[in-house]
Amino acid sequence: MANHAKLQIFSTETAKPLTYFVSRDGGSGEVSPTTRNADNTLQNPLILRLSHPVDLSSDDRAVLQAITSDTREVPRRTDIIHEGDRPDCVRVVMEGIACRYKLLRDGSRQITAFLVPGDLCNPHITRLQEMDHGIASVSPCMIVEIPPSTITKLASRHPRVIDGLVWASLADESVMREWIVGLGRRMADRNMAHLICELYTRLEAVGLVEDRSFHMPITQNELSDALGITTVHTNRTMADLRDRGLIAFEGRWLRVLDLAGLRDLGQFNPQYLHLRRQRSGSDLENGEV
Amino acid sequence: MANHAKLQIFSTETAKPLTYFVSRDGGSGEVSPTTRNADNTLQNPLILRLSHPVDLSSDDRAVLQAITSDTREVPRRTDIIHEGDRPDCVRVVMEGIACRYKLLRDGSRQITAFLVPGDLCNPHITRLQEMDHGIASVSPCMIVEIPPSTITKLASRHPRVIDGLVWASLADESVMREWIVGLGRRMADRNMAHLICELYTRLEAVGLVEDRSFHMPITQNELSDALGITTVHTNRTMADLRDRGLIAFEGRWLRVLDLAGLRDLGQFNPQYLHLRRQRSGSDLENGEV
DNA sequence: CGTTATCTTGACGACTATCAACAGTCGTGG
DNA sequence: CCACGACTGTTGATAGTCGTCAAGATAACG
Repeated sequence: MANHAKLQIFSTETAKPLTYFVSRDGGSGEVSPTTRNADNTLQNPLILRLSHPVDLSSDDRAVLQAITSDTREVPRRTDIIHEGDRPDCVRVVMEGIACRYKLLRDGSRQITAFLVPGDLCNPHITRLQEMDHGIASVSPCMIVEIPPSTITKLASRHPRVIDGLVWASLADESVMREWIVGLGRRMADRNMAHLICELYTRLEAVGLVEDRSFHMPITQNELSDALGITTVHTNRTMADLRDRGLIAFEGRWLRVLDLAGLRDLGQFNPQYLHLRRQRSGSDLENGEV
Repeated sequence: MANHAKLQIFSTETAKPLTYFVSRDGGSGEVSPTTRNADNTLQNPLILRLSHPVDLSSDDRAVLQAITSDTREVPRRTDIIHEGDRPDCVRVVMEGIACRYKLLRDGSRQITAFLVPGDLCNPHITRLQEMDHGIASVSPCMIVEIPPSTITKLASRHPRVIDGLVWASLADESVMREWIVGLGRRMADRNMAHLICELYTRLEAVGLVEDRSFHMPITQNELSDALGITTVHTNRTMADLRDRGLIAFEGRWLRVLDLAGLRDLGQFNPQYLHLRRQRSGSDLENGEV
């Protein structure tokens, strides 16, 4: 916990060729991490994400599709937003996995959140303030940058989209609280089970779980920095989950063999993710949220 | 970390007479925890809090003073908002200390945040959704309840107040991230030092630190549930901080004897609290944020 | 003045860290 | 095509932080 000597600083220097979309890991090898519609067009993860909390009109969807069409590649392990930056655009992860992180003076790192497709890096559109943490890609990512002016237009013409964004922001906060609970009160195996359940559920919500397995580019080293343990302990804990028959790895794909068992171990209740819209009786009567 | 058998469930049954304002702890005994102006009128912590990020006009202040005048007493250790509630008002802590918490199935509890005067319990005014965690008083508290209609009016007539509330919400998020870092990567003594620095700085921002000491109603049991350790370890760690000459207790007041040393141990950098408005060169030129 | 909550201390054990070494995979370059 | 180096995953031995259990001391409260 104290001195993590070898630190892997994220650097834009370490750019590597983008091989992420080339299936190279046996198993579900042919499947691209990005979900496709029946007609083989790409599913838009932001639309999928926002469709859970709010009812998007076809117009809302069209606008979101247009806004997110201009994606930019970010190589693996590259800062998307540096700590101290004051970003002038709202950034959305469209493909790949990223993370929020903070570095400590002793060189250790703590990841405070994982970002999956459909997640916003800096959702606080009203105040583009200085970042108190960094955001970096874990796998190669596709991201879009939305200028504040576009958000302003959305606010007047597509209020439900804004509603969805606010809702997503609340969900992110809830996830942070759950991480606090996990780091404070769950043993390593339980917390790892919980984190896997979280990723599973969030990825499923944007159509990235197929046949109970999902692409898992997060290394044990990165997992350690998220779970607050060492890589050695991460390795042993993960071997434990495998030995118990809860999960299995097929190349870089993680398959959940026993979802009920994994949820039970992690005491995972998906409610905190706020994926579904809450409706009280009166809401249903009014028809409008 | 595993089985915390004895759990102290917050219950409204345990209501006790409000003796908080009766000074009963030697030392700075005569001082009420609430700061007073020179003319002995009460300082409004919400106004103090919001004054840091934004420039409030005297009109803004007057409105805030009016809105927060109707306070309600909450006894010690009483739920202010239950998990699962869908509160119909925004609640603000005006006096005392409260906490956000989650209970685990095994009976253990994790506190995810402390609320000090000027903090909002449920700042997400646009969406009054179901609470995914509980909020309870730690000490007796005075709180106000602001109906959504009032917030709506504020939005049109006092935009800077809303700006301040949003800013405060961002600061709360940042605090959560720092707790994740602390629970994941800081040893107990460092994390305790960090938490004390956090409370010190936040209380100072609303005028509740006098002569390097502040009212500390949080018990070691509650501290344990915040730091993710046992009460036994909390006790020993706290004794350690005392023995090192960093802090001292005078009744229920915590005096910081060596602020520099405490900050160094906890590697505390107050920047993440976003107490001060950030100004770039252009901001200063424009004069308007 | 007794009862309860809170704080304190000691002994022991469990979980996790640290240190070290090695195996497997992958991309690169000869 | 193979060798090399870098990264990632794996395993063993040992040490340290922290948890558990138990008991007592102190202080608050009716």
